[in-house]
Amino acid sequence: MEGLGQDSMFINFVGDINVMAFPQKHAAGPKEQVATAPAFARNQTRINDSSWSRELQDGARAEPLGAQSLGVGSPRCCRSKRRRVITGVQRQAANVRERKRMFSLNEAFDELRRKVPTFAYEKRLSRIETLRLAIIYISFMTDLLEST
DNA sequence: TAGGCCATCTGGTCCT
DNA sequence: AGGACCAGATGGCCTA
Repeated sequence: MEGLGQDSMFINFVGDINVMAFPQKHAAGPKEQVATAPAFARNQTRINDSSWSRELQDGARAEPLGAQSLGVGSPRCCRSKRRRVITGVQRQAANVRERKRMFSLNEAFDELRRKVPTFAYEKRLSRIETLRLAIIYISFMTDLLEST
């Protein structure tokens, strides 16, 4: 049967990608370091730092938006020095939004982990491992489709 | 103890 | 103006 052949191919594939380069890490499952919030406490003092919302440095002036149309990833040296002054309340609100954003990102990673075949280890894949494994898996399935 | 991974904060930039 | 996105910095936790 062709299905059997594909099954064995799949098993070999999963075996290969698991053997590839995944050391036995995270054997204890996802770690729980939420709620410790040391960084939060550490940085709280900066909210009230007088230099936190300081004016432009070295006399640098804000430029029109059109003059700063530099793509993401362009050298930091060439970017404008436009500084956006926000209050401590706004900073904390931005931090909350960022935490939520990262939380949803991690949810997406968890969902991707469930889609990617792994059975050789029970360890939790790291984010970079999940991405690389997904790339390999998609390539494998694409090749499989094209060969049938 | 070093290195990997991660959570969080932060400031810059983009976009609405 | 403000939210979303991004990348750098920092420090904690865990494993080899």
